[in-house]
Amino acid sequence: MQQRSLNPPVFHILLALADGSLHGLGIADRIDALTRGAVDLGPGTLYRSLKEMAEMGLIREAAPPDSDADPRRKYYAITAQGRRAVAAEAASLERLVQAARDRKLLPERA
Amino acid sequence: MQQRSLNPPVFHILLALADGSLHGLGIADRIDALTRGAVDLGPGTLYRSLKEMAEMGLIREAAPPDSDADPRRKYYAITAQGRRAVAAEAASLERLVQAARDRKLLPERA
DNA sequence: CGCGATCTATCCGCAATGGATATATCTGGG
DNA sequence: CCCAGATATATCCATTGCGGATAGATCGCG
Repeated sequence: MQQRSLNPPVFHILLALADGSLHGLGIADRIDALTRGAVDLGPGTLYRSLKEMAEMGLIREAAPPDSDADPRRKYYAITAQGRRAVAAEAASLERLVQAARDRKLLPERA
Repeated sequence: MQQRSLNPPVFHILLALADGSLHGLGIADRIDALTRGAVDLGPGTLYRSLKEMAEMGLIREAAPPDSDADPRRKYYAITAQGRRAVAAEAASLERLVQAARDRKLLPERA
């Protein structure tokens, strides 16, 4: 259906990287924390997504935050394009939420 | 990843039915209109989803709105359970939107 | 120095999506 | 009145996407 231009894993990864650069498993942990365990990214989806997202220009490899960081870790940063993509996706989700609210499916905003 | 308990097609169908009963293709048209063409439900997903949703109790078959309606059409109505499910899903999406807003990816609410 | 933990990466199986197709029925034009 | 195209439901199949299993390398700690 490709109802959203961004696949769910890609969206969550971009959201996790919006706070700052992270390495692969750090991203997975951040997503787990942000969603309180509701979203659990397996390693297959994680690394495949990172690779594709880098090729698409949504993220780029970044320098480690500390000079003495674990050299196995590969850090990624969100790009301007990635930021635009996740913003557009969030706006699209917001329209859905608004549609639900219009139909009395959610409490009114405070 | 099943980060959402409701599959995207199911969510959109429930949202479309929140306004009132519709038949299969009417649902597809309503979704197309609500999302401005961004979501295009193919017949495969549409009728399979309707069948499964009826079995799950999210929707039920309903009487046609007019007595002289096209007898080929099968109308569906959302159930109380379906209403709860779509509401929970919308609330989950809203948390994602809020996370994006917290990260300055969306304009502040008015 | 060895052993479990961490980290990246790839492969494989399964589920989900949606287009193609089939069948039946309605509607409008000649 | 009949035919053609549109509408509607339904199923089948190919493709895609996701996530677990597994592999291989390196780290940190006892």
